[in-house]
Amino acid sequence: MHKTLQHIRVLLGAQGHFWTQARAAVLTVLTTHPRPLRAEEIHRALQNRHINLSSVYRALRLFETLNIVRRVTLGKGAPRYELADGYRDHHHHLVCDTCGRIEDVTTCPVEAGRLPQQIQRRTGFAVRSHVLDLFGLCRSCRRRGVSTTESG
Amino acid sequence: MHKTLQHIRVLLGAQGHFWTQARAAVLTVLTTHPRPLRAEEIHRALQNRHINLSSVYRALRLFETLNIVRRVTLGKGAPRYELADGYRDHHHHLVCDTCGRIEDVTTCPVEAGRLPQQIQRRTGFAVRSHVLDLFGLCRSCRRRGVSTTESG
DNA sequence: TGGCAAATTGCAAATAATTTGCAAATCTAT
DNA sequence: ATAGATTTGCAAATTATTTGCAATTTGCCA
Ligand SMILES: [Mn+2]
Ligand SMILES: [Mn+2]
Ligand SMILES: [Zn+2]
Ligand SMILES: [Zn+2]
Repeated sequence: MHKTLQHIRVLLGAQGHFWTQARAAVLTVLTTHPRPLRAEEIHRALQNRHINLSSVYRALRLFETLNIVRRVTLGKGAPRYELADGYRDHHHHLVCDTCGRIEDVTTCPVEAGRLPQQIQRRTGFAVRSHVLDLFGLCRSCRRRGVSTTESG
Repeated sequence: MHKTLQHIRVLLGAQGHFWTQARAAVLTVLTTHPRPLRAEEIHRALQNRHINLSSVYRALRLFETLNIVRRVTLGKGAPRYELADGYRDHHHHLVCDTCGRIEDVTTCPVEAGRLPQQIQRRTGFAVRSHVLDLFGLCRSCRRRGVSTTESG
């Protein structure tokens, strides 16, 4: 079993949660695919495993609570899920307004600029995490001269 | 009429859209209330005006397309809407994991760090806008020593 | 290696959030 | 004021997610 999965398995146990077929399967899909997936997509990836969509939702909800997975809402449609910081590299997203493609960026202007400390000092708010997504035109759409009315 | 509304009214006209009761009302609520509101909340604020919830959704959808309003998805529940950059100051959010309170911050590490230019140069992706939300504990929740298992 | 109690799952039905068809009402430009 | 195009209200339809409950799985320990 993957090191990350093993780690999560122990964490679940320590919190009194079971290591089940459904949960293991969902986590495997998430560690395998490198991009944020919708509940439906995760479920589809489980085709043969005979796991109900409800269980996918339940697993995701639990993982979100335990900070193992984070919900990402980009552009249109249902939210997506991906492994949270700590189970993969801290990163942000580049979302193309035209084709919807999602790329990752690992540069983080929040940490780099020490924004959390600055905010804590100035407002008393203790920042624990953040979400940063950048919208625009990906290289191929830009080349093609595509324009868009999309929000961002 | 508010300067911003007048401006938007002209914009709509130029694009072949009508300036209607429903649209004006929704915009008024958004310019009046300084925080991101749910479709339902906007509708409720229109109590007496006899405007259907469907029309609120339709207005929001149009405004989003025209970049007049942006959708903000913070924490649990339905998405919220607020005036987009250009119709109010560029800003980001501090969301308390415990009480759900939302504060604004106007410091922007993205612009400050010239991240858009850097990304464009390195990846070819042309950044046009971004969303940054910070999660953690607001001052009062921190004082009260509240803890949380919430994701962020 | 069972065997039991507690936790979890599948399934179907319930909710929540948002969208849509269409006739009536509203709006913009004569 | 009128005509034509757009928008609205309302009810019904969709889409996304949650929930109750009996059956099944899992963790623990004799
Ligand atoms: Mn990602
Ligand atoms: Mn805001
Ligand atoms: Zn970051
Ligand atoms: Zn910014």
